[in-house]
Amino acid sequence: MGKRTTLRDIAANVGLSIATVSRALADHPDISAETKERIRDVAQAMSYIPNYRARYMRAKHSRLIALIVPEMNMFFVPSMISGINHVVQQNDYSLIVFQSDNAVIQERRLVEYCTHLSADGVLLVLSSETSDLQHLEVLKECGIPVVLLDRTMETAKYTTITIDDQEVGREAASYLIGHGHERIIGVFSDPRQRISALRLRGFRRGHSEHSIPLADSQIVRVPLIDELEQSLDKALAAHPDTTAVFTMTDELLVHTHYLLTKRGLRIPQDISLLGISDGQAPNFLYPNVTHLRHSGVEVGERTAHILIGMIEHNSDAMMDVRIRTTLVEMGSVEKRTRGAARKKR
Amino acid sequence: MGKRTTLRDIAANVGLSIATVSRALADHPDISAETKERIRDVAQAMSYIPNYRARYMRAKHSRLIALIVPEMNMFFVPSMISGINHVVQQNDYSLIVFQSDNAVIQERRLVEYCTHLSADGVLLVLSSETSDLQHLEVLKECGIPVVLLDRTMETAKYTTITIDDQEVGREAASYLIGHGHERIIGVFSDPRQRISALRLRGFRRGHSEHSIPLADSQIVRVPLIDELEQSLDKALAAHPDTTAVFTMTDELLVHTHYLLTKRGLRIPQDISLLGISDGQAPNFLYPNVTHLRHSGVEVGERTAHILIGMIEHNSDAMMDVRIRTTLVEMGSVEKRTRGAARKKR
DNA sequence: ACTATTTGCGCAAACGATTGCGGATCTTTT
DNA sequence: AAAAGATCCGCAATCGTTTGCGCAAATAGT
Repeated sequence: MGKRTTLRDIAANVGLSIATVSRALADHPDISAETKERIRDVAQAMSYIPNYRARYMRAKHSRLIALIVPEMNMFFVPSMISGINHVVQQNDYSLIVFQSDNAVIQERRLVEYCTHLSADGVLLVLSSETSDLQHLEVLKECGIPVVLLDRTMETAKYTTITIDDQEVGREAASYLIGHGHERIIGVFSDPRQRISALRLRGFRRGHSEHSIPLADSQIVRVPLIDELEQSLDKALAAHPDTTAVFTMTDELLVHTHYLLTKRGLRIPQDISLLGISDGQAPNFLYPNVTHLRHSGVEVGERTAHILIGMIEHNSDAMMDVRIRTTLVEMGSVEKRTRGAARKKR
Repeated sequence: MGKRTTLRDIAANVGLSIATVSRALADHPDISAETKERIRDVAQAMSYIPNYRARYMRAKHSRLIALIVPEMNMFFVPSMISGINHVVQQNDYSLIVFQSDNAVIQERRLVEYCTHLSADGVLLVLSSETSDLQHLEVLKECGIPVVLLDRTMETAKYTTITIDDQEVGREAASYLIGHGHERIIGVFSDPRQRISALRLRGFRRGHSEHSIPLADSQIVRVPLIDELEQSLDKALAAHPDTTAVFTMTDELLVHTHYLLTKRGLRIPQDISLLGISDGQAPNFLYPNVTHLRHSGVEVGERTAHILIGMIEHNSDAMMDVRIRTTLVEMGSVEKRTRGAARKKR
């Protein structure tokens, strides 16, 4: 309501020019100490609040970093945002968050919007619908650096931060097989998503490296979480000798855990469970579940650092960073003697 | 890098004034159809991108809405943000997210920062440290509307959106007692937080209304989640006749669920469990847990609507909105005959 | 044919800051 | 005492838009 006091107001009040006031407040050496003090006092008294937009408009940047996520998943995303936020704030930027609802059209709209806002950089978690990166060209044109994270695409024309999806899939299979599991059901999300395809490929490779066969019916693919129960039941029925289940995301993990428990299967006595997780869910599931951990916070932090580096050094060097994952053993995987069948309850 | 094309560039190109170009692009009736078309073509060809900051600077608003949360909890917060985001985007605002890390000093800094950015409105979830609302005065001075949500304070000098904490506590007790539970353990977070105190008060009232005694040792207070196990064990030991547990938040719920299961207690046969939740966690806990649901999305949406209303109608009317909660029965609460003791496994 | 009215466009101020350059004073040097 | 150097500050342009007002030309009204 009451117009904010501006430099002009202060200038009028102290009887000096706007330029002097500006410099005084910026502690410019050209201004005498007494003048500075006087101006600062008046500014204080008039409760002056600098207008960053005016400032940045002239400076040609916004100190705004945009983050576009497909959805506010309760897993991973919050911790990732948390990590991003920390380093963003630490570097005097602000984070502005958008949600594409997993729709390319929205994603495109938002990317455009970022240019309107003159965001200094964009962090993008691709929507599952996205199949090409055309709509990011406009950012290149504006010289706005982008980094893709978590889920990405082949054509790595952009800096990218992911976990090594294929490797983590391989490790998962390898770990379970190493613990004597030879019939494993793998639970994966929509196979059209690269993240899913890659983890699956690794999972397959892990099997073949150990010369363990992996039937296609051992792979559960659930584009929608609601389909999990049915698909899992089917796989379990097709493979009664299953001794372990692997889930490729947190969401899948908690629901699989639920379904197994509901079925009366005890973990790990009746069936072992292994997940990929940021480490939160495994802690409140009973028993705590062994998982390959990749910290959302770390992903967020590293990503933000990289983006800010690109912004500030005007670098357009393209990187492809892989976050490594660490195995956290929590007791949901049982060691089996080779070839032992699943115990009956 | 390559300077963005501006209105000036277009004007130079078509040989008309900046004003005309501006009006043409805005489809102003003063400009002839042919001119408009020509200008639009050129703008397109030069890949003109409007500079919203310049635009808004003149218009004296930013179409920025700030959200300050204490932390990125994996519960509630994401869905709330999701709800906020939807209506914010729908109304052509952008959401800019900050995190106070539950520190008043950070909160104050961020509030100030909002004024620097000339945010059009601020959404604030108070940090648990915050004990007075002095630091929000600066927003009032700048005429920036604020709405407090989820956790708030006595002195409701600000518009507030919460669930009726006391009522929900009462309902919880009432529901359990109605199902024959007479010895209930209540799990609460830091009692210094208003939200916690209120829910507890309601929980107490629920007991007294039914003339059921409630010993202080039945109340578990856990400022830090790590203390839950010990505190819960103690309460359980002190009250072996406990037949039900109530948890006041999602986080407490999942951990309590874990601890009960770990103890070998079957839900609901050995012990019943009731929570307050946004409905996600209860669905992947086995058995699904009965809870008093308050949708995070709904809270977010309503809050955003209210704030935008305040912004656009320049209203400083102060409201105190209570989101109502609905009981969702999912089978974690068993009906008991009055006075029956807890079954042994 | 002469006055209204409309049509189509440009001038310039404004939003709130920053900053290069130059201009007074005042002090110091020669 | 004149020149030189410091010190302190103001002028005005600039960032990219929007918009009130004015002005010329074209059209309409009588």
